[in-house]
Amino acid sequence: MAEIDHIAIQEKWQKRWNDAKLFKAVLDKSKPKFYCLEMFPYPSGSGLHMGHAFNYTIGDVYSRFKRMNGFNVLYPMGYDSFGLPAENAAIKAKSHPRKFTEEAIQNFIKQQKALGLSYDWDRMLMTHSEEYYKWNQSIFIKLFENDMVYKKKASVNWCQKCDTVLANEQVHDGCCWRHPEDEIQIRQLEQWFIKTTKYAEELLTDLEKIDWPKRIKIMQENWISKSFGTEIEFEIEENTNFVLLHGYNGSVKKDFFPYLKTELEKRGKKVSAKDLPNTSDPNVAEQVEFVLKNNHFDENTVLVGHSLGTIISLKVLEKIQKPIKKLVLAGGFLTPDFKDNKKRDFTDKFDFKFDFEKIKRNVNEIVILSDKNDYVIPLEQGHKLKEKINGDLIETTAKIPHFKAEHEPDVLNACLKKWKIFTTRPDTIYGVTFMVISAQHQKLMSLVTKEQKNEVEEFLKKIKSTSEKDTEELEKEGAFTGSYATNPLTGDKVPIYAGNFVVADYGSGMVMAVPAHDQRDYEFAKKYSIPIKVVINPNDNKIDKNNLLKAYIEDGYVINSREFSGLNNELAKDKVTEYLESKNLGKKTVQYKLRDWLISRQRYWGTPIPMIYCGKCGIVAAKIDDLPIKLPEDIIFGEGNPILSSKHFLKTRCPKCNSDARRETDTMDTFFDSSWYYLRYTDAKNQNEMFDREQVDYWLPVDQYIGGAEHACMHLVYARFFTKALRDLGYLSFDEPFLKLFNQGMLHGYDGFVMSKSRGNVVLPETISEKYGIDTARFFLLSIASPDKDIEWSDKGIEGSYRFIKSVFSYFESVKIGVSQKRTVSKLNRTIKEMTIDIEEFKYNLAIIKLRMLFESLKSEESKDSLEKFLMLLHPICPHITEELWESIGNKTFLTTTPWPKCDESKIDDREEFMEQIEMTVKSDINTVLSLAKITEPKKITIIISQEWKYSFLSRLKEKIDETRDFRELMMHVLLDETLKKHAQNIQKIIPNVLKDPKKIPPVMLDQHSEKKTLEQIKDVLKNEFKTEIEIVVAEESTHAKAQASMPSKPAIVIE
RNA sequence: GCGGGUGUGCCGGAGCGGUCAAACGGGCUAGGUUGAGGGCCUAGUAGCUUAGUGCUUGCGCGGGUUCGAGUCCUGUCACCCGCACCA
Repeated sequence: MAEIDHIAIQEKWQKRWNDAKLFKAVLDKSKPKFYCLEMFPYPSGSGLHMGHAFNYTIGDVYSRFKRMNGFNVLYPMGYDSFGLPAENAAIKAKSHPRKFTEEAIQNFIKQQKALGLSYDWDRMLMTHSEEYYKWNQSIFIKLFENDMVYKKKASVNWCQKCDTVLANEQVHDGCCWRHPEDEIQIRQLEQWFIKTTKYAEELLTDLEKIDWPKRIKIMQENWISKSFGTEIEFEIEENTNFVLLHGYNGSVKKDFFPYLKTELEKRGKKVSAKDLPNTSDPNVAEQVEFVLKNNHFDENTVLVGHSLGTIISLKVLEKIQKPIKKLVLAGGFLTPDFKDNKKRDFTDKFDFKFDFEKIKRNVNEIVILSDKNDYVIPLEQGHKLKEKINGDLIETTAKIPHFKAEHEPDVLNACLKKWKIFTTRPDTIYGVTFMVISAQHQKLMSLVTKEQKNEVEEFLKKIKSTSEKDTEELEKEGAFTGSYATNPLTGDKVPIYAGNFVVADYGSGMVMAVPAHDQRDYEFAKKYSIPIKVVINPNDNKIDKNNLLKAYIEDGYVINSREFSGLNNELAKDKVTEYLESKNLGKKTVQYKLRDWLISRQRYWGTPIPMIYCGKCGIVAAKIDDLPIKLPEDIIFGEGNPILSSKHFLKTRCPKCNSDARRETDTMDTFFDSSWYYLRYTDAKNQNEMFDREQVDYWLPVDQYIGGAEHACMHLVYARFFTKALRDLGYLSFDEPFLKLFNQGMLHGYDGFVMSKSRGNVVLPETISEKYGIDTARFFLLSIASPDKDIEWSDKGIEGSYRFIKSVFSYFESVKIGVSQKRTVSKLNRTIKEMTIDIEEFKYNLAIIKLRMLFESLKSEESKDSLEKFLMLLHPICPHITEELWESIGNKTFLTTTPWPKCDESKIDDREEFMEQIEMTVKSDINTVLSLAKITEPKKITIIISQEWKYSFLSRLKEKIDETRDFRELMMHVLLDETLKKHAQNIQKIIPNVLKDPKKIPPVMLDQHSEKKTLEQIKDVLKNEFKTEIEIVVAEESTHAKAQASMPSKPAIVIE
């Protein structure tokens, strides 16, 4: 047989496909569309190896299959080309990441094209191109404008190797996902976040809508992790003194001041409330001076201003030297235009310019109260204030507006320190004996008293030095903060500890600790000798309340809990919550583990975040018209963020007021780029828009997404979030981007490890392609196992596949085109039917097995139709050689564009195929006997068959059932039948079931009425084969000696 | 600890509750073909048995459901993956 010139065949067909633009996807509403997408690769410098080939082959087979099935297929490829490796390589080589990236991409494209992948290359995109990242910036601004982006100081994850912060999703096991050996550090930094949490609920519930592998769904579910519970407000005891400032024309003897003063004093607070001078004709300077002179301001001071008092208090804060504890603004305003648009006569007397930066510096905490019903000061003023001084805004609805009501619990609450905690066990609230705040909490220090400062700081130092990684074995540790909280139901004061086992950004970062009923709290309480109070009793009463050995976390009934005592604890959860709600002390709530997405990165090779810092206007988004904000080229790689080294990038003008301003220098997490690339493919060349709506509406959502499972909680969450956010911004009209997801396995090298350049166990497609042809490699990779499993490369294995490919070739060289036998046609149609399902379900390995079996049964003469259908079936897997063979049997068209064969059920003939099976068995048996007896020229062959041969008794029973459905008559038949007789007892039990549902009996070979008849039919074949006389005899039960012990299951053969 | 998955020959892997478990591939052994090797072809590859068309065992282990279980249920063990102090 002539050698196959694989390279020539591959190049020939790749060129022809390309010239004919067979894979170009065009919007065509007359056809059903199919969007098949692979996760686009990061173009690493080391190029493609067999592992990549495996991944892409999975999608290519699917796309080709779908195309042949009449779908208008979109199958694109692009490159996730921003990212750290290129930047690091550039630093090493003192070059530019662009150079590395673009070379790598060119290399990728060349290699991918050589694999014969049927991509529509016209849609190729690269995320590092300005044309692409311009839209990243545009989306970012849209999100910002819609309150989906914010900047905040937080405890963030820092990877030293990456030299940047990371999102929560990108930290695995306390380490960076790219550097599993490198522990991340916690740093307090101000960073950009995207409000993914806004969609937490939808991200969770919509998992139902999509057909994804179960484990991926579960991983996302765990990641979002919803839990139901109760939010309860605990008041924090503080050593505070209050200064109250009243409003215009007011007095501290009026309105809510007397109430507030009494309530505060009731709680042991010092309250200084002195009437401001000249309140009907105020003078700011005079009043400020008065306040400063008559009151003492220190770190324990809470300044409360009402109405006009808010202005005075802001002015006071501009003047003082040391920061105070807290500022409460009850009905504050910033500009003199009021709700009814009437200027008050006093407003001219005020200077409405504030030094907000200084104010912020001089106070640790700001609370702004705004009254929705206020006719004096509208809500917008509250919001404006909030924006300027970055305080917490509380919207209230008082019975009488403008905080004049006698009783103003909201103002009192704002003055006091309250902490809402989240618990899933409100039923144990009577067992709270202490509180624990996270050691990483931003506001921890505000709870620490002077006396405890040293101890807490010691503790913080200690836990910083312990490893993040093995938190599980970490002993629960903490330090007393010096502060106390009041249990809202019992009124008990309990100590607040800082603890290492509380997560800062889940719930409120503080927990109520019930040592009797929570293991962690229990361990902590034991260590620090904190009392343990049992409030849940097991139903069997088996609990030693004085000597708990561990926390009792099971269900039971409530004790020691006043009116709730005696309730089942599940019921108590509801009752306690209801009670708290009625007292305005808490409410039912849900919590998610999902955090907002931290997207700032302090690195160069990414999309610049399009924000601008203006001294006057604050943080401002760049103008859409100014996009793209290009990455500067005049940069020096070295210490820190390279963008800072650019001379002109930093300086800009404020888009609002045109004064000098500074650009944001952080770039975006590259997961931002990959969160919407599947949309861009639909219209990848569009210069004016992110994409054309009609294109996206036609192609999306992605019908089949293919990629690795490592992105379960990263890319796949972000992309789902993006889809929902863009939908709500009006860009999309669907909820989920990827309807179906397939996780491919990984290819391992000879050494059993995942194939990778760095491990040095790669097999290159080029090498294999030259020797065996890329089709052989595809065939082999897909035949090993189901493509969702990890597989191992084997040189021997590909030899086996090559044998098949070669024999297909040589078969086509010698086959006579004529007529196909009935049984071949039957087998062909069966294969079509089964393979169609197998490929549809990604069971490529099974499809290949069936194809091999079909090939085995092909005869030296077959019809052109049969041969063509065989090629069609093989085509998605081995596209090049099948095209070649397709041409060789006289076709001028492309096999690629030929419709997938349809199964003709009527041609499937179980009996015909079964006969073949018998024929083969009998032939093989005869051959065995011949060789054992060393007979070369048999004179006569006698085949002795038993009654039972090839019968299951059920099949026989089915025959009888077809004759009669009467139980008694049936049993008569059974007893008269040699075969069934033995099973009579069983049959007696089965019959009722079978009569109910005859399907219980498998349909297989039911029509094998008589083995004799069957064998008679193949007698001629055997005669021909062995060139001798054939006799078929049915054995008498009694004469068949061996059969008496047990019935033979195969025919006996006697040769003379 | 929690959640998910997987356990079938020498290996990768098939096996709708019912044909004859181990298809198909790889490996290995023997024979044939060939100057040798390779390639190709044929047969064998759980145990017992002189041999068989015979017998026994057999789908991680133990129970159960069923006339019938590799397949369904349950418990258990082992391995793999994911999450991990989330109150």
